[in-house]
Amino acid sequence: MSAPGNRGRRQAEAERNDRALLQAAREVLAADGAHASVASIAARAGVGIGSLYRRYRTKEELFQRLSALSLEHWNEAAERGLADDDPWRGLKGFITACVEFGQGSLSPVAGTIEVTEQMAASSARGDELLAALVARAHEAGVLRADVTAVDISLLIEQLGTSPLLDQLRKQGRDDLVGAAMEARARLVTIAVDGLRAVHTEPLPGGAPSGGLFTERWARAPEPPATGARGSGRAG
Amino acid sequence: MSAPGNRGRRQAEAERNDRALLQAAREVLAADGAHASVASIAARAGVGIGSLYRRYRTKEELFQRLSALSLEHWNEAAERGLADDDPWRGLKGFITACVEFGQGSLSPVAGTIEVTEQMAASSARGDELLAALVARAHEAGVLRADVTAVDISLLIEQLGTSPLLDQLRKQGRDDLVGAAMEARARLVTIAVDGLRAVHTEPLPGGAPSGGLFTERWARAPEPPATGARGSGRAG
DNA sequence: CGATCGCGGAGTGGATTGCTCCGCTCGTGC
DNA sequence: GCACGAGCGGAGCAATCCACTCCGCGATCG
Repeated sequence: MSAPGNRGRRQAEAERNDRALLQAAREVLAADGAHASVASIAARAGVGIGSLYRRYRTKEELFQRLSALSLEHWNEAAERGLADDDPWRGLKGFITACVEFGQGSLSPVAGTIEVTEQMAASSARGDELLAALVARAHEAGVLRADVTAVDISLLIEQLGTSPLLDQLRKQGRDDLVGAAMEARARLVTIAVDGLRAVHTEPLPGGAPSGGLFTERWARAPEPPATGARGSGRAG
Repeated sequence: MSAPGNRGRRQAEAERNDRALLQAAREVLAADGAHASVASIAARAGVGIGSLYRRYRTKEELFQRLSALSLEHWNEAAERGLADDDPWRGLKGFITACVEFGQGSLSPVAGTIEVTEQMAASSARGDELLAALVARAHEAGVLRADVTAVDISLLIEQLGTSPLLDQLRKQGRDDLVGAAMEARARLVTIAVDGLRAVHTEPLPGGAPSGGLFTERWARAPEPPATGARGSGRAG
């Protein structure tokens, strides 16, 4: 900031630290929920608390950044999926990417942080992209007809939240994390197979309305309309 | 204790309180993780903290009781499944029952409480029952061949942990809880459909070994053998 | 109508948390 | 080769939260 000419090794290390911080925050948040402490995040990232607080002025700011990045990742994955010629492969790739990225680990912070305009906009765009992905798959006849976009959102959130993975990481059993991720990949394949159009058994209950999951980011339970709000999607 | 003859209305109310306490503990535990406070549990159950502590001497004792009950429920559900003539319907009923009961909400306490002998025994029996359920379905040719018992355990844990449900309960939106449960029931149907034998796409990676998930209940990361230990199953 | 029992919740010491501040290390410019 | 300062890690602080104890009160039973 002060001296405008220094873009050396210092800065590169700072960026690496930032990435480590964000990844650590994702993992600790998934394991400990919204009560995750900044100390544990910094420790997991291998940086000092001071470094964390130079980059993010408050804990909430860090969580907001994390949420914004997750929403961006969602949108990028959806765009990649739409870019695929095969509607089914595109949808499946989208779901897999979101689950593996850990989309859904941010669910616990929903309702505890202020929603920025950027997040709201990103979220709205994500809804459109997912709707397009689902509509295309429906038209191609590869996705069972009674599955909605909300079902997909929920599926990603459910599979993207892995108690086993979280616990292993929390206990420091990093050697088993890879195996656990492989095991989860199996579940994703199973669940995605269940989405294919070949099934005949109808889904129970009526199709879930998007409205049910619309206000999850709102802070307080009482006010039904809080202005900017996220979608029903995970993290 | 002192007067041995009073088994009147008092006792009935006490039992109701106990049930409310256990259900509340399940919900709060699912929402807040292992850090769930006894105060919030008591509040959710609508009883005073004092009442909680007269029944359970410590927080850990309450969690142990909860774990034991979950394991029992798992076994009962598995036995009901085995009692069903149709191997497929039996397996599906078992999975559905476990998910809806909230099996998996206890995952966060794994590794934080002492494992009692009763829990260890119950857990071992649960493993046997599930293995029988899976073997029977395999023999009948209704379950895809590359699915293992560990896959089923993991599936139940994943689907039994619902961030959306937890958040709604935490925010007090009890009016939406029913809808969220219905939405999750749809996911269960989808995932279970993916388990059927008709699918041809192989599951990625090797079949997960049970050993990977065996030591989840052990308290510390270092000691590899802690004596009594649970299975890889949820809750 | 008095004795008794279970109930709810205020109170308490200790642990934890978000955040600040500061001494130190090490890359950088001369 | 040296002085400088940016960025680092983590000790420290006030506020909060936690598990658990203790006690007054109202309902129930003989």
